[in-house]
Amino acid sequence: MARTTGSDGEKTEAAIREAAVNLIARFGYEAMSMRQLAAEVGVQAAALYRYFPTKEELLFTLMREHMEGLTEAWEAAKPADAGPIRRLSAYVENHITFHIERRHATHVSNMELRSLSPERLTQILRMRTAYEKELRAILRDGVEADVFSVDDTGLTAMALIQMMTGVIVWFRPGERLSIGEVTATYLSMTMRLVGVTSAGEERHVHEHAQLRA
Amino acid sequence: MARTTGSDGEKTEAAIREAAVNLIARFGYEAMSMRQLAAEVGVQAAALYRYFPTKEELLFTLMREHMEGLTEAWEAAKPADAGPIRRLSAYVENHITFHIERRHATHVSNMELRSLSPERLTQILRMRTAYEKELRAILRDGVEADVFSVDDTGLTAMALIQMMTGVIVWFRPGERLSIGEVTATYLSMTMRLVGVTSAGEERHVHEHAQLRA
DNA sequence: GAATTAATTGAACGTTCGTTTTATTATTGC
DNA sequence: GCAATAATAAAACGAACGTTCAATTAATTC
Repeated sequence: MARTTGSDGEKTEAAIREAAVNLIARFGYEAMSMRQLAAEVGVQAAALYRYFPTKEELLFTLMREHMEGLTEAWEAAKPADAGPIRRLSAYVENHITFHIERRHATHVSNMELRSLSPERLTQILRMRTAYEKELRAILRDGVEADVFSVDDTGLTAMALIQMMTGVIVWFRPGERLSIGEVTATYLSMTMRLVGVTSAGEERHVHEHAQLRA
Repeated sequence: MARTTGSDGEKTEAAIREAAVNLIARFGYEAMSMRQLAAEVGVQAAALYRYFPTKEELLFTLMREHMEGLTEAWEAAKPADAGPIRRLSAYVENHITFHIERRHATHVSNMELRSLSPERLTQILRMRTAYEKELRAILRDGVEADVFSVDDTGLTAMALIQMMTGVIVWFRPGERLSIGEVTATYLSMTMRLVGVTSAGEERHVHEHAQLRA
């Protein structure tokens, strides 16, 4: 029939976003049909179009907000005046924590880029590049301050990001390792990778990671 | 019409495989239509079904052969009697070289797993696990022989593989870096990551990498 | 050179897709 | 409590999808 009792635009929109993230992460954007999404929300397919004009716009919204969330999380976690080691620690910790906590959204943002129109793809990639640039800056500062030993900062940044983001492929909450343990291990791998060998600094890093765990 | 002059089953099948890898890598499995694939090959859609019974079987064939190729390449490159450092070097070098040279096929094998039926997915994952197991064994041997310093071999293996495979995301042939340069940089990052700090061993590793570049 | 086999076309099948339109009902503001 | 608006249902649209089938022609075999 028509409007149902208790229906609320805000709640419906939130339910659509959540269901869409889960369905796209599980089956893929192309494989998820609007009817399937609507059924998951408990609504007819036509109702979705009150909130998102097209399927692609829905995907884009999910991705954009995920990237905005990542950037905001980093801005909040970023140490104001700190050396390269502490800044790198904060970057690794924020990245891993954020990505584990939003595994499904990360999956969507990483896997479904090719379903975006060129303009929207550019927009998302711009946000991603800006975020990655922060890591390159940290690495560059560390190399200049002689606390990191890195051949190629650009290449190292990509390697680190792929290594860290890869966590979502195998990590399952509640299994062998906690988020804190994973973060601590990745922190020590990262520090070794960038050539931080000073025992004092390393001990500091480990303690820092364990405190947060 | 019907059979065309010069038509040849073997050539057509090879053309289908190649076109399919490229199209799936670019647009995704779900987004590629059989008609689009047929057009790329220069044939009608119905002709594809002479070679592959279903679209999914085509995808599965591409993935299985990619994994078989990776395993075979490693079996050929694997040093018979060598220490953990040389075996790890060989693994990294083989992995990166293979994945760069078959970027599109790797993309397909990594991104389209969810389009496989459960049984076929299991089959591909089994092959992948066996391949990754080799790396874990090398790491374990290195830890036991006290040449590697690694907290968690399983976690380190995953981190290394994701780091290395990530190369295909940003690497474009003919740009700033050659395959040899990339491999050499990743080799030194890998060695630092697993805690190989001995100057002698590292020099050996670098020279080895540069020779192959 | 006739018979057989291999390779392909063209048309069609039923299904599902994203999306639009129209009608209908619940809620809100005055 | 009545008008305005917000939220949804139901049905339908044309297009595209994977796949099948019968017909047709090229190549091969004997």
